[in-house]
Amino acid sequence: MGAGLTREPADAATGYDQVFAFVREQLLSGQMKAGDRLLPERELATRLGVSRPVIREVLRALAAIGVIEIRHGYGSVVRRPDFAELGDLFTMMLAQQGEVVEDVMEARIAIERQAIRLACARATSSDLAALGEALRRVEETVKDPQIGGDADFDFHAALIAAAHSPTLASLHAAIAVLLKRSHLERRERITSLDGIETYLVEHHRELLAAVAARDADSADRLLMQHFAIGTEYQRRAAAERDRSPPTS
Amino acid sequence: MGAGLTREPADAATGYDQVFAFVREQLLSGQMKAGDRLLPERELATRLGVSRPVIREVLRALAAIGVIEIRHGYGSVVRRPDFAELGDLFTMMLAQQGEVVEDVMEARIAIERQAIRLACARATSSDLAALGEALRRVEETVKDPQIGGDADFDFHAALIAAAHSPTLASLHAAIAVLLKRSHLERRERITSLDGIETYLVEHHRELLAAVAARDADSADRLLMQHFAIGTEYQRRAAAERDRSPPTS
DNA sequence: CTTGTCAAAGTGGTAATACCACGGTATGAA
DNA sequence: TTCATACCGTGGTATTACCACTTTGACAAG
Repeated sequence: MGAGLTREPADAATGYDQVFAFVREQLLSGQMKAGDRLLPERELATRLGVSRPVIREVLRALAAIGVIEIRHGYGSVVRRPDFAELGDLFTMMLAQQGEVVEDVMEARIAIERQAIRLACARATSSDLAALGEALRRVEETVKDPQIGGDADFDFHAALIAAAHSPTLASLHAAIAVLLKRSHLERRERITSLDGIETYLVEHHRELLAAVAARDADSADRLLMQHFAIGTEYQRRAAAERDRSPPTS
Repeated sequence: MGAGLTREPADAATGYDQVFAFVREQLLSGQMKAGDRLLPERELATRLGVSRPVIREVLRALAAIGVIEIRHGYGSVVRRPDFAELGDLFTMMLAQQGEVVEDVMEARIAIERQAIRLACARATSSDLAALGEALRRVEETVKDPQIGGDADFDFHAALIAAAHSPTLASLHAAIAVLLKRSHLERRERITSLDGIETYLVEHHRELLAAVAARDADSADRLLMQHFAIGTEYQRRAAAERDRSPPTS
């Protein structure tokens, strides 16, 4: 069966399949929403004409995919969808496909390029305030790769939130575990470059300025530079050196 | 609990939690791998000192997250991870967040733009052959929005496969259900435009040609036109009309 | 010897009944 | 009014019995 909440049951429907379909319909049709309590097991069993263990099997399945939460003595409650719940599963599944820490950059580039274009069109003043706060945290944590990597991730998550695209946000959340690891590794890799801290902070500031100016093309260009950040910084350092002859 | 195959069980462990942890450990440690059959329910119950219904609840949960497949009369088999299994779950979770059919275009644009750049660099001859075959199917199904929409989706999936990025591929698979719906709706929307069929097929052909030519900038430009396909075609039809006076 | 058929064994699917554990609410006493 | 306790409702589990499906082995026929 698998995570088949939106899939049709087999024609020779078992009791389990019929109950699953019933609950699924309630969820998809909007009759039940986050916070609502399902009918008690005994009542569901009576109403649906099955035994209570079958109900329990369905509820366990729904709980396993994060759709409900079973509370002993209280009942089963519909949960608000949380894409971060998928993160662990996603990470594990990807990990079984071989080395993906580098490849996750491709997904990051894809999502952020589109998100920043949307952010230039859609960002609200409170989105910009959130970005400003995230920038402040990037600045104050820039010396520490671990905390700084997390702050870096948060800045980019705020960018994606400013895009107001639920689909992009959900994809980003699904790969968040891998992205955080990627942010940390990139930070560790570039931390030894002279002057990188100032460059990092200024670059994030320029990204925020482009969004505030609603300049999608500049934002995109800056973002591409951002993804090449170690390479770019070394190129600029070399250019500065060529322009300033040695003073010794 | 949620999709917590990689998460620690609660300390006050129920029978269910203990059994779940036992099976989980077998899976994560590599003792059990895809294709392996779990012990029969009755034997698991005896060995773990719980009743059979508890075992069944655990197995249902594992099946719901796609980790195993329960086969009547045969036993429960460990499954190979399959991102398409996440698709239904993803779709359901997104659907609870309001209208996402239009918004899924943003994710599509993000993924495909990055994928086609990678495809220009990485596509093998067998990727190009697969794209050619997908193009042939687009051509032969172009008159039917339903089947044509599916063929259209398959062409774009072949593009993403040619990128050889597991992360992008998995994200695409996760939103495949929504994308197929989106492809169909777009097809239905433009199906009444005169000459659209030829235009559609030619446009897909040009996309394939750009990938074969390893021309990432052209590919990206063509792709952006592709996403605006209804608008673009109407603009060209108007330009043709302005250039050719009526013959009546 | 090979192939086909059928029955038995093993495995999952379900129902019914009983009882224990937890959480929330209502009632009574201070 | 506040606190403690009892009760009720809900989930967690065990046991027993029986049905449905799949596989394997034995036997018969060619």
